[in-house]
This record gives sequence, structure tokens and C-alpha cells, in this order.
Amino acid sequence: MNFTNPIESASNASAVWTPWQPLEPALVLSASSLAETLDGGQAFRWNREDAGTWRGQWSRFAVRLRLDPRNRLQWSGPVAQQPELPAALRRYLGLDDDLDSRVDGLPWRSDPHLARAVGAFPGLRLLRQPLSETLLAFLCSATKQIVQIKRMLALLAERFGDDVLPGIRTLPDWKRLDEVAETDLRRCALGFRARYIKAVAARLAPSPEWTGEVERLPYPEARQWLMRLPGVGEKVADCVLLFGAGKFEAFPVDVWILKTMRQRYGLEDWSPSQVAQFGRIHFGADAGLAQQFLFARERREFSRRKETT
DNA sequence: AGGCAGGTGGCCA
DNA sequence: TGGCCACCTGCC
Repeated sequence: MNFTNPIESASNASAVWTPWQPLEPALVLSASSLAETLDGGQAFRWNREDAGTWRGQWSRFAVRLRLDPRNRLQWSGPVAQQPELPAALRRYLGLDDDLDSRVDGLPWRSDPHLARAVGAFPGLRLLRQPLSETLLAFLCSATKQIVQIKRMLALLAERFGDDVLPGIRTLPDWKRLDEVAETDLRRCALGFRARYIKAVAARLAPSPEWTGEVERLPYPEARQWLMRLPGVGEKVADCVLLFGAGKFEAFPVDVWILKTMRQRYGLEDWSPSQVAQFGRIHFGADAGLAQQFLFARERREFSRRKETT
């Protein structure tokens, strides 16, 4: 790779970005699958820079992504974050997981609804985000829309995160959040979620190794550990494990999935907890992957209905 | 303009 | 266990 001719980003005069280059090995996905992966409720720090270009952050990294005319993913990153960024990006995008074979292993052959959802979002991915940030994000998520969760995290990063490069800030870690007064957290539009975040910070600030230990635990134990934290119930724990720990058997049940599953699988009067158990049994070891396709399709159906009414 | 949101925890039967 | 309600705030 050659970074001798870096270009200036139009939207950020200070950070110097590398030229666009293909991800290696190549990753092919549709524009809507890319949008759904980055901005569909797994992660909350991605924004459209202009048509077809995304800019996002995780940990101390920033990157821009777009598709070439043959739908292969290209990236451009801050020159200052070379040469670590490509490996970090591959990990973030979960390229070490053979997603194609996992998708193939789902029961789509006997489940037409799942087959339609899989067909509608070719190349859709599960991200492998830092667990700590994923926990923070989903503590913010209770009864909030994606736009509002994004706003909370942007405010948290702006006010309490660290400066990495001009225009690039980390989210605060638990140690930092433990130092912030709850009233100051509430000014980040967190509402009652601020109390949970404070309590989790008080619990995790003294043990920075906690998240790493949870990540290494098998799914059922990791889930129990997470659910001992205030503000973390079944749904948040499953989101954290699926999007931030690579536990593909986690099957988060929010109101959207609950609605779809009740309708499509004849589970009218089932509780969220029962639906989660059904999902893990029906879809198997990669139930969370199935959930992501069903979720994407449900969101698309919803926005279509909204347009026509 | 006021109800309602991608949940959780506490209280009650 | 199962059902109900408060919890903040901003957006449709």
C-alpha cells in the first residue's frame, strides 16, 4: 500500500485521509445491506457523508466506507491511524467469521420467511464492536429510536470522550463515566438511562478486565453476568453479546422482532422471553444472524408502509 | 399538542 | 410467574 499521496477530506480540513482502496479480501454487499449493517441498529456512530459514502468511528479508529461499481467495499482512513486500521477494520466487520457458511447453515430451506429476508439483504453483516462501547450504546437504547441513540452517544463523545485526531473522538470509558456527575450525564439527553449508566460505571470502573472476561465466557454465563448490571435485561444483554462479543446464538427480542415472530410464526400470545427461546431453538447456533435478517426486513416493510400512507 | 418510543426494575396478585 | 407502571426527553 502506498500513502505518499494523501488527500484532504472535504468535511474535515485537519485530518489527512488515505486514498480509497479495496478491502482485502474483498467484501461484496448491496448498498442497502451496507446501510442496514452500519446504521440499522447494531452501531450508532455511522453517518452518511454524502450519497454512498459512510463515515464511522469505534474505539479510537475512524474510517470512511463506500462501494465500488461492482459492490465491493472500499475504505479510506486517517493517515495517522496507519498501519493498524486495516486489521482493526477487518475485525470490526467480522471478516474472520465465515458469514456465508453461517447463513447457509440457517434453516432457510424450510423457512420461507427467513429465505425472503436473507434474499433481500445480500451480504448483510454482524459487526464485532468493542464490548464496552456496545454496552454503553444499548444502555442508552431503552425506548429510543436510532436517531436519538446516535445523538446521546455523539454528546457523550463530544463532552467526555478523548480527542484522537481533529474531528475524531472516542466514547468515554467506564472509568471516565464514573467521574461524571449524573446531572451532567442527563444533559446528554440520556433521561432515566443516566442512572443506569452511572451505576454500571461505578461497578465497572474498578475492574477494567470485566468486559474481557465476559467476552471469553460461553453465551449463557456471559448473559447472566451482563444481566447482573443495572439497566441490563434480556434484550440489552443479547444485543451486547451479538453485536459486541460475537455470540451468534444470542437472539435479542425487541418490539419489532416480537411483532414479526408473533405474526409469521404463529406465536400470538408468546412473551418476549418465550419468543427468544423459540428463536434460539428454531434458528439454531446462529440464531442472532437470522434475527438480523428478519429485523432488516421488518424495518424495510415498516418504512414502505409509512411511505404509502 | 400530546402520545409514544428498538427496556428495565420494582411492586403487586 | 405474570401483568402493570414509572422512569426522561425529544420527535412524529
